Amino acid sequence: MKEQAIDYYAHQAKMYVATDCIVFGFDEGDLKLLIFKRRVDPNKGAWSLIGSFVELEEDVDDAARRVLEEITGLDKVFFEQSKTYGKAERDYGYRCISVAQYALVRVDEYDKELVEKHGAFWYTVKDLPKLVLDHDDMVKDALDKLRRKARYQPIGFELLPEKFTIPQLQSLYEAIYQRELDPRNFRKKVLSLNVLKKLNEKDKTTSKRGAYLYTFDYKNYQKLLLSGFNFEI
Amino acid sequence: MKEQAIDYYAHQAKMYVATDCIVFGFDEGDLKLLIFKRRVDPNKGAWSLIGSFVELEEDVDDAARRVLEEITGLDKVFFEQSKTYGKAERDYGYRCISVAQYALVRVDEYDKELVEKHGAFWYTVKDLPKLVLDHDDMVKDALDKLRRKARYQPIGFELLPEKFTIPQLQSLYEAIYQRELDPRNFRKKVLSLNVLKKLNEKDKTTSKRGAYLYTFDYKNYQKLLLSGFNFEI
DNA sequence: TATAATAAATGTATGTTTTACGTTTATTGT
DNA sequence: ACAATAAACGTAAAACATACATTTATTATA
Repeated sequence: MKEQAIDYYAHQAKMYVATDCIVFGFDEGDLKLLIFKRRVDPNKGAWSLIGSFVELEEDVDDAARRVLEEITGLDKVFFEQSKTYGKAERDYGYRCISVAQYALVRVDEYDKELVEKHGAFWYTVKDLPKLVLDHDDMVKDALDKLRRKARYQPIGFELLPEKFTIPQLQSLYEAIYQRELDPRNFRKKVLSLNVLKKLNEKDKTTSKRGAYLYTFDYKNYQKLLLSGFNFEI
Repeated sequence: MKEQAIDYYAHQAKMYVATDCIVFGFDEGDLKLLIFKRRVDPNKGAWSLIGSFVELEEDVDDAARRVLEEITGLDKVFFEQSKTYGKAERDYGYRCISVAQYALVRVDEYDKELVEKHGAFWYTVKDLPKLVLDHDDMVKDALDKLRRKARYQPIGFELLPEKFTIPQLQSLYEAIYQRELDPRNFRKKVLSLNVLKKLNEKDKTTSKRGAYLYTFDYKNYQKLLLSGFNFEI
């Protein structure tokens, strides 16, 4: 019986399996993406997402975490699968499929030296250079997913520091959706969800009056989920 | 330079790549799933999704279409990637990742003989048997995707015959969401989208009065998309 | 020390969508 | 002719979204 099983697998094709990370960050009012200049052939010198081959004994998801940590020093990052790119001809000359995963990173936390050392840069999503292979598609698809997801799941908070103001949160959503939101309505909506904890601290970097800082209230969010209501901005 | 490229790939691991299809159908008021009893080892005799290894020169998406056609005789089926399952230990003894894709099939169109010949059956989603490997997760995840997607994209129509009544459409949505909908509000909502063409024909199988048949109006749907409005039930 | 400037915070009126439920209509089998 | 039944239509109240005006806290500077 074991013989038969081995037989069944034996004459099947094997392929390279890679994972590529679409790493989003939010800085200075803009949605950013972490990309780097390839240092090995093929396509040496071209702009690329960060990625890696998946090792034989490694979960695909872990491979993505490994690469991201190598380059930013961050572990415990929000990760989600975007899509798998499996066209036979996508990687010239080699059969390689890639599982794209997007990550949301707090720009105040990553290791700047490490990022620089690896030749990586934060680029504004609006004016990215051309990327290698099908990486442009990967970015486009991941952005779509991010936008869709951000509407009904509180993932935006993964991109902000622990403490943030409501105008900052608004600015993030404006960057994600690429359109202006009404500050009065935005505040009303977001506060009505009851998932923000108001702190007794103000951020005064953008105004004399200062804006109150908030944190995301994970406990209340769990309650919200259980009660059947859903987060929607 | 080519040398260097070859080198780069040469010492990377290769894996088996499979695709599994979560095939949804709608029949007798229930959401159904096409599963079959495995005829080869490993796991001979266990219930499984239909699937296949991806061939060396074949797009991953095409592999899914190939399997589905082999088993149902159907081509031109709605397909969408669900998720890739890439745990190192998911397939005992062999490193094999699987790209799960869900398909929506019109139950009145598939080739019954062919399905039977392959040992496949339509099971109500509500009481599926235990499936091999991580196929239970695949079904659960695909159902989530289907539910989410059906809310803002008119994919439900892929599961109904060309001509359908509004009560039938409602019954489909009730099966997808596993909850009852108000027939008056459902009708109002779905008609307000302007994507249904009313025919001069009735279906009299469920009532003496008969219900008008409709078709999906792809042209108006395109207009709806362009105008920025969106389909939401 | 009074005042100007500025972003933050609060408020309100109107229009739109959703929800919950009652009534009428077309058809057929008795 | 009439009872039975699903289909189709209608309406009132509540919830939510949108558009826009005003007040407030703070600091720099006149």
